Amino acid sequence: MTHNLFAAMRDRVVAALAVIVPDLPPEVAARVEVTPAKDPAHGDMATNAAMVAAKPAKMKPTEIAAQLVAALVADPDVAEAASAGPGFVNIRLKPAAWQALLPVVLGAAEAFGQSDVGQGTRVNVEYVSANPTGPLHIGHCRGAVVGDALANLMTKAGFAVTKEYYINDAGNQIAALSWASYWRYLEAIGTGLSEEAFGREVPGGLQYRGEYLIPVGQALAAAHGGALATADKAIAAPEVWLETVREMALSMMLASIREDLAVLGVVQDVYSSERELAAKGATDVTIDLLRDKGLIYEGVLEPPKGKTPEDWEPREQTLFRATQFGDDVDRPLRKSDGSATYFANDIAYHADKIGRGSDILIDVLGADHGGYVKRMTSAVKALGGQLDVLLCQIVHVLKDGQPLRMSKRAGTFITLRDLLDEVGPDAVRFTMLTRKSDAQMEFDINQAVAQTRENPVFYVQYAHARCRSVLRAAEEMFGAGATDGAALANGALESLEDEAELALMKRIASWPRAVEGAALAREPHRIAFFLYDLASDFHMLWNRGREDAALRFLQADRPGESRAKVALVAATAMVLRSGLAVMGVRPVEEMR
RNA sequence: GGACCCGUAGCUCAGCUGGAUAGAGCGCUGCCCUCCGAAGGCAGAGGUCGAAGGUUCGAAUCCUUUCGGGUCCGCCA
Repeated sequence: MTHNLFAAMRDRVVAALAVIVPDLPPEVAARVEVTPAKDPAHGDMATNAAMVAAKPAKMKPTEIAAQLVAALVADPDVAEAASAGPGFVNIRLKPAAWQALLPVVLGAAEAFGQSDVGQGTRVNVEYVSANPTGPLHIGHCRGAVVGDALANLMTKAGFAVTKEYYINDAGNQIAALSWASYWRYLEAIGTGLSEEAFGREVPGGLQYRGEYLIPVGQALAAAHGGALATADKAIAAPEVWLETVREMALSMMLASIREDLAVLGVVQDVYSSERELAAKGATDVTIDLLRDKGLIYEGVLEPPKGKTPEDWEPREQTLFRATQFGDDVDRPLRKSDGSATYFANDIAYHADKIGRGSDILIDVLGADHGGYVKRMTSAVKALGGQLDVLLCQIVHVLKDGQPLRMSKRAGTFITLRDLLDEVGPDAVRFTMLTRKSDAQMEFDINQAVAQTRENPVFYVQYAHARCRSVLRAAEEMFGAGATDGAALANGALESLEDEAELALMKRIASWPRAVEGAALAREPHRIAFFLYDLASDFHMLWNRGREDAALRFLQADRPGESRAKVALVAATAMVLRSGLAVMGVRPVEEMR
């Protein structure tokens, strides 16, 4: 018994088709699909096989369909098959075929829905990768959730997934962080210097004025006393303090980021440091590698069209032939002073990921990195790898109907922690996954905490809680062990034949299909919608029991029927749980 | 000037890689608790899928053009 009834039926359809059209090309057979019927009136499943095969077979679709129907009605699982429309074949399974899935679900438990479409392909999903210069904010949150769920999803679909975070701990912004932290240090040891006076001494001016660096200054003061300043507590030469301050600031920022992520339920496998990579000379090695492929040249770029910067002047730089791989212009790898660009370092980083053994690289980035996608995919292609980029569009946060605007400069941005404190990690994660990632979304705080159907988090959790409630009641009514998977799996199930019960079983049966489809499309949000539909089927059945006593899950005088219904409830709870697990949302046992 | 993303019910959004009569929630109109949690369910109204061409047995989905909204655009990371 397979876990995926749709895949099983597809195999049978293809086999039948091969008899009807003996020399069917494999690429045509590959296009055959068996999908859930959109309209239950059509049946349970539909296949496009006849239409796909018509042209190569030089037959009419309806003719092939008629022969397919003849072959399929002989299948013991098939109740009826019929040709329809331009050449669809609709299939209705016997209730027994759906019922037989329940023992499989209960036996497989969380493993139900797992797939091997990934074939162990090694995938590296990189997400969050926020600069360690301050706390995570709303903008990072969506990428964190989407990346994490995608990684879980692909794992379930049979990919070998590594979750990774790239730490941008080199470059100008870290110098700026160090200066800002140094200011908080001077503040902590008590100096007469004003912020303005200090700012004048900082190359490029003082940035990162947020209060979150105060603890860094205090920690430095506690660890080093006045040793990082001059005798009169003024600014010392950078050689005296820069490295010490930088290390403290970086480690504290990173620790706080990881702490926030942990609250969100995100724990990554690998944290890669840009600085460590640069220290190994990885960038030079990578540039040489590209040069050997003839993809590097010294040249001068055209000024950007539209708005030309005032101080534009043509300069010769080391350029990568990104245009050969679909990018719009060639991209600089070295600045005119010979130092490496961020892009060059990032290529080296992606080369490193490939070198560590990844067949597919996936970067989950924010919408503001849109302009970066082509050049990076080009570079990875040049290195012989594959990079897919998921761009997460902007999230607008609403509270009480009003947009919460964030201003980084004023230090009034909404931190991830603020959001988590307000709505909790489960609602944050679920809600962030209720939109496809390349569409902008509104995050309505009031809706995310609402205890009504308009809140999908609640609705799905409620379905699970109701399942658990029934299972608890079943143990009370029929004794401990009444809800054991093995006991349920061995019972008779043919009493499950009401439309609402069948609808629920069919939804459960399509879970493996949903996992595969979502994983291959890299669309974790589909899991949220699947669970919503599953919850809806369950709530419907629950309410049917109010009108029709025969549909109540627990009936003391009918233990056999009750056991079958409990098996269905247990299977529903199981799929809800494993779907929530993919999303990183904890199921609840009861609502309160 | 260019690149990328999005235009689907009054509002917020799905639409399973091209399939049949385009779906859900909110809002609106009516129903359903002596009964496993009504924090739920059922029914109704509401659409030229931004627009125009094209591709084919078949388009919300793919291509071209166009109009709106968003993001971004030399050696910043």
